[in-house]
Amino acid sequence: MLFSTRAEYGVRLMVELGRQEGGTPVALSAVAESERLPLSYLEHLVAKLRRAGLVDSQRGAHGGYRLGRPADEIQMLDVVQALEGTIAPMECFHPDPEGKVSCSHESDGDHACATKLLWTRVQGGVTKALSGTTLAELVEFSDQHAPAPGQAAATAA
Amino acid sequence: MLFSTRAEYGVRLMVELGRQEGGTPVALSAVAESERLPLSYLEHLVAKLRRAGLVDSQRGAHGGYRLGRPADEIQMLDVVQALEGTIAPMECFHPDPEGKVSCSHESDGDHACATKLLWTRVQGGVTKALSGTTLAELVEFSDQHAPAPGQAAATAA
DNA sequence: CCTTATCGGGACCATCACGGTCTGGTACTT
DNA sequence: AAGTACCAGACCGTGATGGTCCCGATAAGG
Repeated sequence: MLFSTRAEYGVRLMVELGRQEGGTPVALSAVAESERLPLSYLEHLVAKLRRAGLVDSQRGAHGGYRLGRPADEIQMLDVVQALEGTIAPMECFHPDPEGKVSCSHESDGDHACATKLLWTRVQGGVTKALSGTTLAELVEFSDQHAPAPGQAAATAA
Repeated sequence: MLFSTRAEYGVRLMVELGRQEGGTPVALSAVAESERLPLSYLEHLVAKLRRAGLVDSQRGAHGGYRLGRPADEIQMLDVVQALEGTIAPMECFHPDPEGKVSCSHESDGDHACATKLLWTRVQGGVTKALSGTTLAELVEFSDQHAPAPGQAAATAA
């Protein structure tokens, strides 16, 4: 598996915040309930998002979370990286400071791993998909496919 | 991490076989030694490759493994899938028989997860990268960057 | 035939990340 | 001051991963 539930839950959280863009801050407990996710786990995830500047928090009564910037300026690559750390298709695969990837096996002295070529391409594909998708797109997608949870449909028609 | 060492080792094994294409069968122990991989672990991996028809085996003395078909007809998607199973970026994400992906959360009744759109794109990127790379490419890449392990270079001019 | 080299496959196991909980703060609003 | 909500960390059960070990089947060679 490429991503764990961290990314899944975290993205769901971001989408939820995106749907309330411009309104009052959204409490975590509200998100936990509507998405049926464990609250205490969400707290960990939202902390990562906050440290990455992707959400702003408002403490105190009637506090909650808000997007750190407009949804259409948030690439999903940022979100996923904040949640999961560096994206790498393989253990022995970490970008050095300059951005080039290096594989731990290469220092073996003999030849560069042939696999490097493959994993580089895979990583490129993933990164491209993630950076090419904005939170705004997901919010829109979500709104289209959400016929109002419990009550009658209000937005549609 | 998207892939485990299964894929890494397995691909290395395939590349090694690809470099000996046309010759006598290669014993696993030879591969294990030249790639410095645990033999008993390789045995498990090669079994998966054999069941997928990607390698042929020859038992008995002077036996070993050979590619099941020409290297340029082997997509790395086949190799990786044989080793790792179905490729999915996320736990709750499995293609149904028709090829469409479905998410376990969708049966919740309310709305389709917005994340589905994202993971679908990611998976597309990965699949495209893997199926667009052939074993022959990796073998060539490997030969270029391999200045003959211990002895002097023989293949290069 | 018997030995040896090699594949074939199952049982077994240690480690570690993952997913999740719990507890106790700390800051802010009313 | 009291309540609400964020924040940080310790803690833990489960399961996949990565790997070993052993024994059986098979084929070549002497």
